[in-house]
Amino acid sequence: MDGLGMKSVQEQMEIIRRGAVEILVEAELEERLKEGRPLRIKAGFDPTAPDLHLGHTVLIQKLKQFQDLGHEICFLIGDFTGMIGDPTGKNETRKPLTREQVLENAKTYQEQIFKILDPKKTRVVFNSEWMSKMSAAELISLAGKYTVARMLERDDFNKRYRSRQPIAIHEFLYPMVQGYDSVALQADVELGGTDQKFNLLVGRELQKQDGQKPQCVLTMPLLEGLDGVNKMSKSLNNYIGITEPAKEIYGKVMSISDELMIRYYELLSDVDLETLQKVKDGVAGEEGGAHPMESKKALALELTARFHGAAAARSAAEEFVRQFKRKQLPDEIPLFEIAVDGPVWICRLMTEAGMVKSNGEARRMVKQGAVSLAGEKIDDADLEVVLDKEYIVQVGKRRFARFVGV
RNA sequence: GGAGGGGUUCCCGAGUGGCCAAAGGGAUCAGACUGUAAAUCUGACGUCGAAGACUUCGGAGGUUCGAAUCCUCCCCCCUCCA
Repeated sequence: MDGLGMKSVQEQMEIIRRGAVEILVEAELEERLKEGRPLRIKAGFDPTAPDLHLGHTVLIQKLKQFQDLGHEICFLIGDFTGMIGDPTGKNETRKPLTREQVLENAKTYQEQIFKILDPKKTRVVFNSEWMSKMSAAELISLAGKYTVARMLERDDFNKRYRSRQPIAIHEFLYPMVQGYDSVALQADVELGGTDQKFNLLVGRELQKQDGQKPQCVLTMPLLEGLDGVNKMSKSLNNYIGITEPAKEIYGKVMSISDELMIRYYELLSDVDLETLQKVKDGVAGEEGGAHPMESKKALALELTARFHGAAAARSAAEEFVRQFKRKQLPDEIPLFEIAVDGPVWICRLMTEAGMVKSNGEARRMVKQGAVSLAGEKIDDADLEVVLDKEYIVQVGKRRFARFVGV
C-alpha cells in the first residue's frame, strides 16, 4: 500500500466495475491503478439540462465512487460544445445558448451534483477555457486528426447518412472537441453513458496522437424509469427528480418493483457490495437475504436523505408508514375555504380542490368506493355536506383535502 | 416536378353514411389481493348535479333527415420515382 491509504487494486476494480456496462480497457485501468497515484477522472456534461433526475445521477454516483477511492474528479461542463449540441440525430439543430444561460445552467448543475460529490475534492472545468482560445488554424489541425469514414462509424451519424438525413459539418466537431478535452485535461479515465461510447473513444485516439497514454473509458447504463422498462425521462413521466419534495422521492422509490430496486441499488446506492448481495439474495428468496421491503425502505431513505438531508428523509419515511401502512392521515393536508350558503355537493368539493378533474370523475370515484368523508367511506354520489365544521375528504390512497365553510 | 399513403379521444390503433362518445392495446386512476410494492384480477377512463343532452375524429366549408365516414378547398406528416 502507498501513503495515500488507497484500497488495493483488486478492491478498487470491484467497486469500479459495479453497474458499469463496459470498461475499455480493463487491463490498462488496472495498470494505472497499480501506479498508486490518484487518477484523473473526467466526465463531461451538457450545460443544457440543469433539472436532473436520478437517471442523470448514475454517472455522478460512479464519480463519487472514484472520488471516495481517492481519485481526482474533473467535472467538465461543456459550455463550448454546448454551442454545437450533441448530434443525437433525433433533435434538430440546437439553438445556441447565450453565455448567461450557460452560466446559469452550470450553477444549477453544481448545486445539484454537490449533493453527491464533495465540492472540495471536485474540480469543475469549462471546456471553453481552452477551446475559445483555440485558433482557426489549430481547429483545422484538430479536424485533420480524424477521418470522415471513422466519423461515420458512429451509430447515429451512420444511420442518418444512410437514410439521407442531413448531417452538418460542425456536428463532426462535437466528438472532436470532446476528445480534445481529454487531451487538454490529460484524463486517465473518462466516464459516460453507453450512448457516449464513440465520443469517449475519440478521446483515446486523440490522446494517442498527442503522445499521451490513452484514457480508459467506462460506460454506465441508462437507468430505467419507474415503469422498469423505459429509460428514465421527463417526457415519459417515469422519473424521480432530485429537486422533488422528500415525500415524493420516498414514495416513488417505494413504488418500484423488487427487480428494479436491485438495479437502483446497484447504480444509485452507496451501500457496499456485501450489502448489495444481501439485497439481491433477499429478492431471490435465498437464505440470509434481507427482506425486500426493508431493503426498499432503506433505499428510499438513503436516496431521500441524499437530496434532502437525514431528518427530512426520516420524516418522509414516518409519513409514508402513517399514510399507507396504517392508512392514517398525512400531517399536512391542504385546506380549502368554501363560500357556502347551504349544503354543498360532495363532488363539487372534490372538483374545486383539484382532487379530481371533473364532477363526473368525482362521481365515479365515489361509486368505486374510493372516497371517504371524515374517515367514513361514502357511496352516495349525490351526498350534500353541510360545512358546519372542518371536513376531511380523501380520494384514493393519496389525495386529501380539508374543507371549511366561510 | 411525378405517383401513392396518411392525420381518430393522453399514446398506439380499428372504424368507409345511422347500431359511434367511437373496437382493441398501452398509459393512467380506483377497488381487491400484497410487503407500502411488483405481478394478477375487477372496474372506470369527453363534459354537464347523470336525465337527457351537449361537444369531439387535422382546419374551413358543403351534400344529407343523419357525417369520423361522401364532396370541395386548405394545413401538416410519410413512402416511392425523377
